Amino acid sequence: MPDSGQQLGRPRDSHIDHAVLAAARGLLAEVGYSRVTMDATAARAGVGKAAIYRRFGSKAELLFAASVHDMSIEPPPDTGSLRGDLHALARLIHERLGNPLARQVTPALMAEMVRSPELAARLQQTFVAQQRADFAALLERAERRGELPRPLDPALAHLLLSGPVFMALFAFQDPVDDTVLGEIASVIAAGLVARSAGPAPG
Amino acid sequence: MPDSGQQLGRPRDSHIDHAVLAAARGLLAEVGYSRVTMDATAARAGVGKAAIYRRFGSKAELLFAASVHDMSIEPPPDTGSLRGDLHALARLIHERLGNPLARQVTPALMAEMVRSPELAARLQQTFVAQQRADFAALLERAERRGELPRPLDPALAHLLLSGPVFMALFAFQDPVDDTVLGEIASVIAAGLVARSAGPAPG
DNA sequence: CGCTTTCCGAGACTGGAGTTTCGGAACTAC
DNA sequence: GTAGTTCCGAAACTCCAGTCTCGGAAAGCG
Repeated sequence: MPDSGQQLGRPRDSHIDHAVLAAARGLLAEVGYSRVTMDATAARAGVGKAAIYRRFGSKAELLFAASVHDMSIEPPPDTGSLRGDLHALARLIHERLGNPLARQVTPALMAEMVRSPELAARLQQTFVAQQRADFAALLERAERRGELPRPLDPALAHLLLSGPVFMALFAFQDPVDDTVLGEIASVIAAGLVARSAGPAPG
Repeated sequence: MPDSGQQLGRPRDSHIDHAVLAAARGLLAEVGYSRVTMDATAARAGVGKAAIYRRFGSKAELLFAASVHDMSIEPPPDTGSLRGDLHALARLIHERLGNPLARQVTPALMAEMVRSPELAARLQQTFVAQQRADFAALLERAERRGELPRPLDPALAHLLLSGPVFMALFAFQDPVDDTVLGEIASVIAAGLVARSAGPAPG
C-alpha cells in the first residue's frame, strides 16, 4: 500500500478557497439561500465549478462553510453557577445558529446529511464532539462547586440544552429571546441537579 | 367580493389523492428519498404531474404527507405521574419521527419551510398547535395531582421535551433508545417541578 | 342546449445541481 | 529533459423539480 498522504502533481491553490467562500458569503447575504447558484458563485469567484466541487461536496456544504465560521462554543465562560453557565451556553448556541444566514443554511445542511453519511460523520467528529467536550468541562466545574453530587453524562446534558434551542429555531421557526433561553437554562439546571442527587439511572 | 369557497367546474377526484400517496409511499420505501422522482410517482399513480402539484406544494411536502400520517400525539396517556406521562409522550414523538421513512423526509421538510413561509405557517397551525394543546392537558393533570404547585407555559414544556428527541434524531443522527427517552423525561420532569415550586419567571 | 370553470393525462419546457470532458499549466519523480 | 499526476477554467452534459400548454372531460349555470 503506497503512502496515501503523498502529494503528487499540482498543489491545490489556497487562494481559491477564500475567493469561493467570499463569493458565496456575498451572494448568500444579497439574494438568500435558494437564489444562490453554483454558476454565479463560480463566476463571481473567477473560478470553475469543478474547483468548487473539489472543495465542497454540495451547495449546502459550501454555504454552511461560508456562513458558519466556527462551531465550537469556545472555553465556556464561568459565570459562577450551573444555571448561569447553561444560560451563557444557550446564548452562544443561539448566536451561532440564529443569525439570518445560519437560519437559512442549517436546515439545508441537515437535509444533506441524510443523503451523505460521510458529511454526517465529518460534522459529528467536528462540531458535535467539540461541543460535547465543552459541555463536559462545564459539568465538571459544577461538580467542583458542589452543585452536582454525582457526575452526569455530558452527551445527555448537551442534548437537553441545545435541543430546545434547535427545535425553536428550525422546527417551530419561533423567535427565541433571551428570556426563553433563561427559562430553558433554569429548568435544565434544576433537572440536572435533581437527577444528580437522585437515584442512579438504569 | 364573491364567495371564495365556491366550487365551480369539475370537482377534485379524491381517488387520485390516495393513488398518489400510495405510489409515493411505495417508492420512498423502495428507493429512498433522494431517488424518488415526481415523474416516477406520477407514472406509478397513473396520474399527471400537475395533479400532484395541485395537491402538494413540493416533493418534500408530498413525501412528508406520505410517510407521516398524523402528527397529533393523541389523547396523551395518563400514566399516573408527570415523569411517566413525559416518558410516554417522548416515546410517541420518537415513534412518529424516528421511523426510517420519517427520518429521511423530515429534514427535507424543514429545509422546505425556509423557502415557503406558507408551508411553515400551515405546519405551525396543525401539528405544533395540536401537540401544544396535548401538552397543556398533560400539565393540567400534573397540577391536579399536586406535582406542580403553579401552572407552567405549555409551549416551554413542549420545547424542552421534544427538542432533545428532535436534535438527537436529525442533528446528531444518534440512535435513541428508550433508556435515553426515560433519562430525558426524568430530567425535564424534575426541572419542571423545581421551576414550578421556585420563583416566578421575569 | 350552450357557456364557463375546473378538473384530468400527457408531455414539452425552464432552471439549476452536480458530473464530465477538454486543453493547458504546475508540480514531483526519474 | 520526459513521464505521470493533479490541479486549473471553461463549458458541455445529464438529471430532476417545478411550470406551462395542450386537448378533452366533467361539473354548474343560464
